[in-house]
Amino acid sequence: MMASDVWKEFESNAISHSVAHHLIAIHELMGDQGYARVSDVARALEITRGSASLTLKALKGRGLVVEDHNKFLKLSEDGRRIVDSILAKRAVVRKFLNEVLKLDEHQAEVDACKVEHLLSAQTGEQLLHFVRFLLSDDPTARQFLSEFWSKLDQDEEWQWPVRDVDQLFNMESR
Amino acid sequence: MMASDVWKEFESNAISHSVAHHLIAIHELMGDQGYARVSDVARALEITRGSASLTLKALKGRGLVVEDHNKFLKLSEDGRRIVDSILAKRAVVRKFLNEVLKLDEHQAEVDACKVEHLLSAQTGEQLLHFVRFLLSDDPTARQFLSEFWSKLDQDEEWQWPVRDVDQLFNMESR
DNA sequence: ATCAGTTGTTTTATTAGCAAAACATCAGTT
DNA sequence: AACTGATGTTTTGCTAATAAAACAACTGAT
Repeated sequence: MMASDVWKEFESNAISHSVAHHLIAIHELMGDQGYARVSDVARALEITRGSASLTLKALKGRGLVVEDHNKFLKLSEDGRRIVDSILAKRAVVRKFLNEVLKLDEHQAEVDACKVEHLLSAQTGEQLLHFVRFLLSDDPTARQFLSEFWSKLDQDEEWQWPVRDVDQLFNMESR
Repeated sequence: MMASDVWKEFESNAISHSVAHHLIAIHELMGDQGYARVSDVARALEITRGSASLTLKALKGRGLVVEDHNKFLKLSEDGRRIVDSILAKRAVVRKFLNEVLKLDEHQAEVDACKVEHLLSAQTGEQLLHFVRFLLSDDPTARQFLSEFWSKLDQDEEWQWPVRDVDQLFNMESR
């Protein structure tokens, strides 16, 4: 019934929210200004230099961040791969929430940010396939979307949160 | 560009992963055996009674859990509302991942569990509208899904993670 | 050269969430 | 009555992630 071991996989996640954003900050700083120091990361994340220093020291220890001869930070290959996978998920989720579900950009940004580092690679991949087809020129996809959006304006019987979601699907959930 | 205040909304979340599952455990225990004590919650979550005791004390303080004259726990109205909203999001996300994106049930369960308490109410609501239409009898929806699923078997050019996701959409992201 | 500002580190403290262990309470044997 | 087991709490300690403050080192201007 309730897999009691499932929920604990949350903390077993190798990449915490904080770590994800430290890595992303380095990536974006490299793109924006060509380099990234501890202070730059701290400023970007709006935390103290001391906090950033400690977290980044741990990330150097894990081999995700490497340090220049002059304290300049860089992502390792592993670090880069992690950032790529997280940013890819963020982009897909944001696009889906904003351009398909029609949530405003800020909400899409916030929710994507909360979720990006938690989704599995498979989920990210499948979601990309899905959104890619959904937003393509394919006439079936276009028709489906326009029908969905027009239905959105109607359809206001039930109110959120819903007690039994499966009841709202006309199929038996099984 | 990067809203530097967005990422901090993660921890500002009123309902942590741990709290969410303590509340859900009480809800499910009430349904399964009619009552929920500290020990039952601890057993369900596979943590020690001491840990559960402390967390549940905090939840009583926050008015989400109320205690019987004999140490029996119950969700308050607020607690019940929170559990409803979380379980509704979990159900929708799980259904989407499993029945639309065709991820295996375990992966769908795990990802839904990680994400359920983080999504905004609006996102949950819109996602429910979307999945409801997508899995309905509507011929457009059915055709769209079957086309998507048949495309899934082809389409294996690029490999995950993707550097520039927007490039994979034939529209300029804008 | 000195003084101010920036940078990086370390130390101390806090919070959330856990474990482990000690403790008290209560119920049911025997 | 005493022993056993289940229950609930408290205390102590741990880790991750933060702040705050002290400190050292370097940079640049005057």
